[in-house]
Amino acid sequence: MIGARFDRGMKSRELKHSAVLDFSAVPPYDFVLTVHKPGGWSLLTPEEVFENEVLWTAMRVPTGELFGLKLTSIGTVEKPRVRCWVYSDHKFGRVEKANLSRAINFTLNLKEDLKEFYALSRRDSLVRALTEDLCGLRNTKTPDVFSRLILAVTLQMAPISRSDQMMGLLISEFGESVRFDGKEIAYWPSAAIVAEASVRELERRCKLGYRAKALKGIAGVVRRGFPSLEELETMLPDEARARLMELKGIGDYSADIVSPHFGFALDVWSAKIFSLLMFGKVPENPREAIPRIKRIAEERWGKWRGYVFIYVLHDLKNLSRRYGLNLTEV
DNA sequence: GCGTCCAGGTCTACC
DNA sequence: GGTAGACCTGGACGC
Repeated sequence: MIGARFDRGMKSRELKHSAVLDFSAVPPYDFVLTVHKPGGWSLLTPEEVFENEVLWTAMRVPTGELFGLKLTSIGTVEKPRVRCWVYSDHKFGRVEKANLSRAINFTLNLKEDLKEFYALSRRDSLVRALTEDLCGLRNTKTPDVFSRLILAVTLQMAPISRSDQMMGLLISEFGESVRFDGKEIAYWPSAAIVAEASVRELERRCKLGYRAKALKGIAGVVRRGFPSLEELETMLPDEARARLMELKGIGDYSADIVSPHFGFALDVWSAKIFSLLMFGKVPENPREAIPRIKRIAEERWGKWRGYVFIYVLHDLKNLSRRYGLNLTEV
């Protein structure tokens, strides 16, 4: 696991102090499907480690501090309980433990009740298939708004391999890592570090191209003060989107990626997948088809369209088999 | 090898 | 208000 990206002088800290926090969740909650999603998306950082149903990862809280996390299930899908060891370089105070507990609850989305979403399966065959395949998968969040903004910006106008390259370079060149429990976990750069870097450095060292200017600008705004994802969640969905779209470089698609309200973040790739599922064919111009597919999704699934979106993207293999489609190769 | 095209959006100038 | 064109980089493709 500890590969080349740790050999480049990345700032690394040893976290010797730990605390144990236990959580319950609203069932159904499948810990493994939630923290280690079938589509391969990470929970908090692409560098986290998942072994034998245990996840080692890192979490930056809005104060800027980075903590180590070790997570495992101590319950079942129907009686879900999660145990979390939190690691820090200092002893934990009572208030800090309470804040961390809230941040982990937010991240794992333990209290969301999906009853209405699962009820949709009675009248919607696609939702029925999805909830049969991935029962208990919960959408997750992060307390660190800047890491979501990095993800959104690097996903723009690039094949996934190129996005991975940009994200990996941002972490290795400007990120930091923490060592705890025998693991070393690298994490996204802070907004302050990116705001301090020059556009030229970001272009050259992270191959961000034209995105470098936008990311530096966004980092500056976040460093000066921007709502956390917990604060964006307390806003109405449209209000949260509008705040995000005030950031130069964050448009309709990126706002849906970042928003904790789980929008229908349709891009060219996912537009092809949903076109195949809904109409049986890929549109001639997928980009032009995006507004139409979004409209249909809102009419068909309402406020649960974000969940349909996530479930579909993590269920491509099963759906391909079920419907005789090749959704993994679009 | 080398040149060309284009991708998992966004912004801006122009009409 | 709507829309065409520019924008980094690197992989795929044709020659």
